Amino acid sequence: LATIRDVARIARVSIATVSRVLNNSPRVSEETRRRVWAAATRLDYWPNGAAQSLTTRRTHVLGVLLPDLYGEFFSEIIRGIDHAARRIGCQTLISSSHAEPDAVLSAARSMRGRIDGLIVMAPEAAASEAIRRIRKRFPLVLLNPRDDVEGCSSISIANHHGAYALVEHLVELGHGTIAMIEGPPGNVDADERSRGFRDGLRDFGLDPDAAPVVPGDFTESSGYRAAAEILRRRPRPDAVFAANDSMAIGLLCALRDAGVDVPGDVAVVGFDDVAIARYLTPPLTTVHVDSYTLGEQAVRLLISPRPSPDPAACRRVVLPAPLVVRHSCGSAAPHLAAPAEAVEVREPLEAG
Amino acid sequence: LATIRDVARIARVSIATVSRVLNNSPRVSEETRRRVWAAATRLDYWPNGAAQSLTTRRTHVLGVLLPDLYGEFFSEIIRGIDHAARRIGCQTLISSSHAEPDAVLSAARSMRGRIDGLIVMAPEAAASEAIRRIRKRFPLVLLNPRDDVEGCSSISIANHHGAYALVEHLVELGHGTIAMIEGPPGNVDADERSRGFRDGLRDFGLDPDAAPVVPGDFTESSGYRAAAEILRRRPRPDAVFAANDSMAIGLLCALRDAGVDVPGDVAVVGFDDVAIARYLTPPLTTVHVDSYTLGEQAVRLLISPRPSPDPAACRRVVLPAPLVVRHSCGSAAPHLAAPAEAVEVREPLEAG
DNA sequence: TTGTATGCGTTATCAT
DNA sequence: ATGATAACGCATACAA
Repeated sequence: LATIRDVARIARVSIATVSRVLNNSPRVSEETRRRVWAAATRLDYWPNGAAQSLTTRRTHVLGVLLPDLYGEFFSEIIRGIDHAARRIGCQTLISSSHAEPDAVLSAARSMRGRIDGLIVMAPEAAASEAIRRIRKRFPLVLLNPRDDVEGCSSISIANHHGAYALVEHLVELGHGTIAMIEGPPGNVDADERSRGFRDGLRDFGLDPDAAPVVPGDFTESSGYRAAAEILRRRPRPDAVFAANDSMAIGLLCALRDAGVDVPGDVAVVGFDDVAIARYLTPPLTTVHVDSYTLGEQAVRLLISPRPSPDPAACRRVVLPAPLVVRHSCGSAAPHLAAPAEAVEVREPLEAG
Repeated sequence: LATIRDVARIARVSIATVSRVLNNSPRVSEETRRRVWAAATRLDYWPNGAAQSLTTRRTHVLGVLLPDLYGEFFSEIIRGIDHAARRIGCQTLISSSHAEPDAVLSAARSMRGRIDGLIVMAPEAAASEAIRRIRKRFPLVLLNPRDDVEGCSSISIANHHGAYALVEHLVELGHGTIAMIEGPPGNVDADERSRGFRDGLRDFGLDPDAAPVVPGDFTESSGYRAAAEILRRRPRPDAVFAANDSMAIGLLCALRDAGVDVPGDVAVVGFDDVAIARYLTPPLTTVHVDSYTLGEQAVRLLISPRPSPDPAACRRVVLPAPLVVRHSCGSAAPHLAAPAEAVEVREPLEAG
């Protein structure tokens, strides 16, 4: 309830002096400094942040716009952002459920005057116009963008590399018929992982067009449902790449229910390395996505000066997505004794 | 870059009229309304939120102060808060890593003028003075508070009930030597769960002081380490209550490494019902904590009018924490065939 | 229906 | 070293 004016009155100085004391200006005598502090303490004075940012044009708040908050991926991003923000004395203003470009835009709009910079994940393809308008207002970093936007820094996951490495791993283990459960079409991560899958098959001597590909939507249940379709295909796939761990989990359940042994009868790999992955039976071979670092580095990009004065200048960072080999391909010693064939490593089939 | 003044100039009206149009005031002619909208659109005008809240004293932002952001518990709380906030047209200002009362206070202080209300989890016992000072500034809801604060609404988890129900369940299954791995002393949840454990033992005819209690800190590794101590105790415990699922997971790993069968040789129960719980081997019997609802209801409390004009008036909500029976006690058909003794139900030992 | 003028709570630019 | 005062960008009571 107390304003700077009240403090000034009690300390019998001007509001300018109060402001100086509170902002540690050196041009204040010890005596008045003491009086002001005493008054501020007595009144339990808390400065009004809105008023401060109106004059200083700084808010010490970083904005975050996400399509969703569900699951480790998003929550770890936020944790990474918040930690990095805290390190530079900032708080984090969040708004989620923004998939469509219009929703992203209006959320960003309502952040005008309340943030010093914005971190946005806008999965839709048509978002680049919205992005451009946002970018005029404040510093902007894109998370996992579909397309690069001129003058806009971005940070993303090496989806293509990860999927490619997964295929390489499976081929090295001797698998020749690798199925894939895809993510929702149009989703950036899903599309990139599919692309990496196809490129991997091609480079390692397999025919991408012949690969059994079944649709999915990143949910556990879609992975469960995909199993029936996969088991129906001939030749029967000897490995399945699920575009994310959730679907891999659903798949594992379905295979167990169907009496199909993993990795004995079929190998399974996922993508994301969620916390559950190592506790599954068998522990899931997957690709690690470090979403904490994704958020942390997004903040770093946001506050780092542009690489050059050129308005189109920006930085684009791609976070590595390393392969995590566990037991669901039989490539390492499984928790329980595995069938001999599963750990057997045949001659790698290298293309060319 | 454009302000309301620019829009007024282009539309050849006063800033008051622009403000009226933008806020849908009815007292504006269609013609000027059209002109103003055209000007605003042409300039791509975005109102400054700080300036708006300075005059209206509303920010459309809800603040959240948490000790940490790690794990499903916190991330689901945030998701619940954000969803509820969005429903009432608010965004969410987050700041974490605030355990000590002083840190909580200074974070709240820097939110002055930027939020319409605050949701705080302040686990420390000495926080009530800080809470009281915060409460003078804005509407406040406490998450899982240690002590009630006069005039301050709160929402918490039924920790005591949950732990009590867990003991009841174990006793009904015939377990007579129930060990506990405690959480970090001083932590509200940990303490309440310990209290429920002891009260349960007492009410069901067991001696709380004779129960093997080993320390832990809610981490997986502390659960792992606790196993050795538990196995050393005589009489050997036939059930273990880990104060949270993370420690239960560590314990399960350690028991597996030691060749101890769960639930054959010893039953294990946890608390929280994290997502992993149902995927463990064996699936973990635990208590469900609905942290999404915790956050969602916190917002509801925040915006709901006080029950009475009395300054001490407030609401206190306790969210139920229902028992989730899986297979780690042998009380339901385990995934793999279980030893007969594990599913055997002896005569319940009722006190009195 | 529209414009003028004041205030919101600060910081910052002048003076003194 | 301190004080008066003008911004900051907007909403609104009041006047016209």
